[in-house]
Amino acid sequence: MMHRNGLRPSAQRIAVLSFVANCRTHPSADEIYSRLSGKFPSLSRTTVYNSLHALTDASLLRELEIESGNMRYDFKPQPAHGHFVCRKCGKIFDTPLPRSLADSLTPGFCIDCVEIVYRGLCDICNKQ
Amino acid sequence: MMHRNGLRPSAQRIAVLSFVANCRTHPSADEIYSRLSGKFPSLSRTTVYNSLHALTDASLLRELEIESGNMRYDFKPQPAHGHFVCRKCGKIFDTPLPRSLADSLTPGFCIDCVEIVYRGLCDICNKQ
DNA sequence: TTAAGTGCAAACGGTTTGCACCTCA
DNA sequence: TGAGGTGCAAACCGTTTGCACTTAA
Repeated sequence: MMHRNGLRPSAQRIAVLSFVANCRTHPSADEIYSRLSGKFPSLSRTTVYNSLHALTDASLLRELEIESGNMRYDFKPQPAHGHFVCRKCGKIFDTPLPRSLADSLTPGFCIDCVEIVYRGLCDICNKQ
Repeated sequence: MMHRNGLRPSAQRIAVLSFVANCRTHPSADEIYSRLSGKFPSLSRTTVYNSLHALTDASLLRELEIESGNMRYDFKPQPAHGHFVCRKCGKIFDTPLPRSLADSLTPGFCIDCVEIVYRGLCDICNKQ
């Protein structure tokens, strides 16, 4: 998968990619670093950032600018989706995208991607 | 306007609010600071941040988490709208919101607000 | 054997905090 | 006159950079 994108699949990169792909919390660089430094005691934050950048450039990850000053990462090959951020528990949920998002855009503009973020209370926090 | 929200309308706060309200570029704290320090030579970044927080708490401004590590500000009393970020010139354009954005959300969730960001090329950059 | 990847340490930059001074109601 | 506002300086923290070491094709 990485070879196809011109990336050398080092153990660290594989770990970063599979962690983001398998964890549904849209982790930050620091969360990834904390969780992986058990497996790689010598792991450095620099390597996590290097890997995240390389994987993002290779279109295997997507950067989510959901929280200012704390980038979060998403597994890109998944179908396009929006995000719901719970203001109480802070969890980030995937949501389906509403249809015809581009309908209301000015003609002449070229859309690369659409980011949609809902903020509010998740079902559990809403009940409490 | 500020009195109604329990804010003392100091000259600096008035300047920050009216600058954000009148300039259509969704400025960052630093842009606001640079543009206003002509009028207020003694203005400090701290005061700009203080004002932005107070005005945000008073629901007169809204924080836009569009660019990681560089918060941008929007005049809140305007009707809800999305944002289009041009990847070439970096300008941020207001866009109308598509209808029925909440349709596809899981039942039980409570939506405070929806943020929608388009990224791509604006009409001018698209022509070049 | 050499281009690419790793990781330490230091720098960077937007933001926050501590604190002393100022200023209106 | 006292609660609230201003602004300097330093701290904070996520991220980037410089550089020497390591590793795999």
